[in-house]
This record gives sequence, C-alpha cells and structure tokens, in this order.
Amino acid sequence: MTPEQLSTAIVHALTTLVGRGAVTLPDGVPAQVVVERPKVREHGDYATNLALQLAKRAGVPPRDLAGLLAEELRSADGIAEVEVAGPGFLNVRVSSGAQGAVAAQVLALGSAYGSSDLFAGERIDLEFVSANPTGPIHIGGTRWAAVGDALGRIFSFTGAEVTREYYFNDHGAQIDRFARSLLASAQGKPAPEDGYGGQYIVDIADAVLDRRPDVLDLPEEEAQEVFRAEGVEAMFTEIKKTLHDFGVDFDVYFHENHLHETGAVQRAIDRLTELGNTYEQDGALWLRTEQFGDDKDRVIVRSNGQPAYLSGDLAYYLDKRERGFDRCLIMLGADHHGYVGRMMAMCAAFGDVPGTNLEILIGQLVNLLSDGAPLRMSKRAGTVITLDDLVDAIGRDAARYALARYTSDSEIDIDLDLWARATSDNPVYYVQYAHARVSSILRNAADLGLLLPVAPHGPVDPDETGFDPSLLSHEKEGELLRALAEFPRVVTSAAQLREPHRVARYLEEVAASYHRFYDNCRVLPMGDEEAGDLHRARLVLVAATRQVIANGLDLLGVSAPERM
RNA sequence: GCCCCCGUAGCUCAGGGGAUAGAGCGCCGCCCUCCGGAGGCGGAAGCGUAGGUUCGAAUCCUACCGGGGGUACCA
Repeated sequence: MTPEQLSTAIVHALTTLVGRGAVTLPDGVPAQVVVERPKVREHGDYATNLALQLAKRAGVPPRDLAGLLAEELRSADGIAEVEVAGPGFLNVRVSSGAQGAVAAQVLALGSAYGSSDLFAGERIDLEFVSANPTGPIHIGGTRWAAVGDALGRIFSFTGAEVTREYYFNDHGAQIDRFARSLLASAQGKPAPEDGYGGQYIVDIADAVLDRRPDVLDLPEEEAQEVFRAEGVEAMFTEIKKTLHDFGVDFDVYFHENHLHETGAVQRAIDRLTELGNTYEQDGALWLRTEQFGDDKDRVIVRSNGQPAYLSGDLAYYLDKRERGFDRCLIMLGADHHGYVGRMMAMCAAFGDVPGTNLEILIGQLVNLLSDGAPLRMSKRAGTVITLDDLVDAIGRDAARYALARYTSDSEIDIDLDLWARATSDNPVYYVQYAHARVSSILRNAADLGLLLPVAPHGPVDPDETGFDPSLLSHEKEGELLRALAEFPRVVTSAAQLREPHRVARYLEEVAASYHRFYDNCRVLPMGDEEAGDLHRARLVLVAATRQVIANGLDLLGVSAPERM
C-alpha cells in the first residue's frame, strides 16, 4: 500500500461516513488527504491530521471525528490497525502484505516508477546557463546546468513536454570588450582594463591567428571584427561541448543577434506601444514597468537610438510565447535578481500573468573551498573556476550531484577535497555505493540460479509469481518499503516546488534505509541452505531498491554504477 | 536608503503548520565465521532575537540583529 492508496482509502472512509449522515461537511469531502510518515515509530506507519482539519467544519470535536474515521477505516483492505492519538491524529498501521506489495509495484513499473501525469499536456520552456560567449562557463552557470537539467528531467518525468534553451548574448558592448581582449592578446598587449583575461583568451586569439594569419595587418576596426566573429564562434563551440560532456544538451540555442536582425525586437516594442505601455522621455523610449510592480520605469530604446538590453528580453519572451510555451522558466544567478521585477512587469505589460506564464528562479552563489579555504576568483585575471575545472577536480557525477543536492535559494560551500574523495563522507558515493551493493546481491543471486519471482517488466500477478509480500514483515523491511513508496511523492513535490535537491536528499535516505535493512536481514541463502520464499521475497525488495535508486539518480543526471 | 536570499549541532546542510527538530563530517564508545565495512549500532551537542496568527510555528506574518547579493539610457 502506497501513501496515495492509503489517502484514497481515507477519502473513501470519509465519504462513507458522510453518505451515512454520520458526518456533515458543508464544503464536501476533500479530494486529497495528506498522509505523512510519523517520525516516531509508536505513531504507526502512516498518520493523518484529517480529523483535526475538518473538526471545525464538521462541528464535531476532533477526537470524535477521528474515532468515527478510525472505525470506518479499520475494515479497509490492507489496514492492520488504526488508532486515535493526541489531539485527533489518526495513526495507521498497514498490513505487511499490503506494504510488501509496494516492491512488486516498483518492479512492475520499472524505470517508469515515480513518473506521473502531473504536468501532462503542458509545454514548459526552461532557459538556463545562458553564459555569455565571452568566456567559459563559470561556477554560477554550472550550478544551473546541473539543477536546470535535473529540473528538466523531473518535469519530463511528471508528464510535461520540456524544451531546454540557452540564450546566447552575442550582441552588444560586452562582445566588443571580448573582441578587444582577443585583439590585445594577439598583439601581445595586456588585457584592456574592462576586458577579459586568462589562458582561454590567449588560446582563442592564437586559434584565430592560425586561421587568419593576415588579421593583424588589417585596420584596427576590421581586425577587431574578425576576432569578434571568429572568437564568438570558437567560444560557442567550446561551451556546447563542455555542456554536452556534462550531460546537458539544449534543444534550442537562441541567438540574441537573431532578434535584432529579424526585427523581432522592433515588433515587441511596437506591440507594447500599441498596448499603451510605452512613452518617450528625454529622447529615450520607456516601458511603463512601474505600474506593473517594478521599482521604476525602464528604458527600452536609449536616446542614442540603440535598443537597451531589456528590449532583447522583451522580444525573446514574446518569441517563446508565440512558439506555444505557456510556462517560461528562466534560471538566473543571484547577481541578476534585480532583474526579476522588470521582467515580471514586462510579462504583465504584454497582458500575461507573471508567475504563471513567466517564472524566474534565482540561484544563490556557490563558493568553492579547497584545503578549507575559499578559492578567490577574478574574471579579469582569468582565475575563474569553470565547469570544466570543476569536473576535472571532482568528476562529473560528483559535480552534478554536489550542485543539485542543495536548495538553490541558499548560498552553498562546495568542498572540493570532500567531493573528490571516494569515501562515505561524499554523499554521491554513499548513494552510488548503495546501488553497487544492491547490484552485487542481484548478481550473486543470479549466480545461485535464484531468479526473481516477479517479471522485471510488466504487470505482476502475485498468484503466479510466488512472491509473498507478507513475508516482508521485519521492521527494517517495513522502513525500506515505506521509503520506496515515497518516491512518487518526492518527485511530484520536486516538480511543483522546482526543487531537484529533494530527489538527492531522498536517495540518501533510501540508501541509509537499505544499508540498515542489509545489516539486519540476510537476503541470500547461507552456505548450502536451500532458497526459500523469504529469500525470494527479499530479493524482490532488493531489486525494487535498485530500481528506485537508479530512477532517482537518472533524474539528477548522475550514473548508477553496478560496480565501483 | 530600498529590494532579494540566507541565519537550525563545533562544521556542511535537510526539515513546503503537527505529536520527542534530522543526516553526514568531527568527538566518545561499540559491531566483520558466509550477501561489497565505501556499511551498521549507541552517546554528548542546536531552531539569531522579540512579538503576532494558530488547538499546534524551525516552517506563516511583523520588527530588529547578523551574513551574502543587487540597486545604469552596461550587458
């Protein structure tokens, strides 16, 4: 019995009571009841506060209502025990047969276990990383590469149609600075005061010189243009490769330049003007963002006739909406949070609903520690830690896991020494080790000729398979089963809250629960012992655990090794 | 000044109103005659402060205190 099934049973019990007239609910019976796993063992396998919540509306004291529900629920299938506790909690114990059946359900669903149709029919656009093509992907972009991709996987798993987009800012002043930096490097001069430094600048400049040996003979302006075009192209290629190696592939790489060249920017501005949301002042064109909640109005066309940066975002947003995305999510670093107000106002100015059609997630900064001390970074000096550096230091799995394991709302410290270690202090190893350990048992079982009593894929008929779920009655088996049963809820809450870290934390809990089970319950026959039903039942539980860990790691884009 | 994020165990962090606040590391003490000890068991140790809402607050609201970030006709 899963929490969802228990929830359904409780709703059913309540419905029966209402139907009998034993309880009167003016607002009707709730469709969903929250079932939680109590922290204290004595409070049962599952508990619900339903009676506490409905008491006032029903005009019945909470404990009386709980009593009625308990009586009704006791006769439901798979319920072993129901008791009223405290102010009106309902503590439920599930029969071991019903609980053990969860393992078979997991295997029946296989890699689909945990998936849902929560977001079925929704087209969601995820924009993340979008690092400027003036340098490699830095650590902030890397955080979103890991978290954004995981979020994309989670949305897909919950039924959404996901498009990953990378917005490529190949237009404007920063690109000029980039080009000047390349030119300076090629001329053997130091990086300009407002420019970019670092080995990658030298490498790209050299590469451009290889392709265009004549470039330094050109007039300064033409040379800079060559460095701009070639340099951006080279940077773009490198960024794509880096991301691909990281396991992140975007469906759309959107070029800002495209918006300017096709007149999309002008169309967006015209649209806002038609809606009466722009005005001219001091020779510039302003967007009335203040009336949509921003701190003040914003310039979208400067007095020199050049479009302001925001105008590209207007056009880009409009473009996404015209491509049919009802939900556009943008993930930004904390240094851009000041941008949220105007973006939301812009969304509203188009007549859309901020927070629904446009959602902006802000990821706080990441600090990297080595030998217990923070790494100092400087863009100009080129001592920036890049995505590639991080992967070199701790590996791809550790990098993705380390970044996806924490809520994006808070600043985090990543201790490179810790995450590079192949020991249990390292959470990703802890989880992967559990998977390897599980896989090992399954291999040994196969060597013993012990086949799983259930089909690895497809529906399971307990009568035919010989799997007796009621044999999984050990306390540690129950804990593990209940942990496995949580997975679908963890996935849906991760999707709804846009918080992939919940999946990682959950996997750590499953791994811990598995280790405790393993320590207490012998799975395979010992010595010459003959395999019995209990061995087979436990093997099903082990296989189910493997499946859940594999499914969860996949959502994070982290590998699930069978050996390590 | 204003805006956003964060203050939970010595450290790094979980805890989307619920009954005795968790995990890892570190510290103290234990557990390998067979499935991977990269594991498990026990112990000491904590919600920044003050109010408020609620039957019930680490969680929601307000103020304050600390830390980080942001506040351009730059991109």
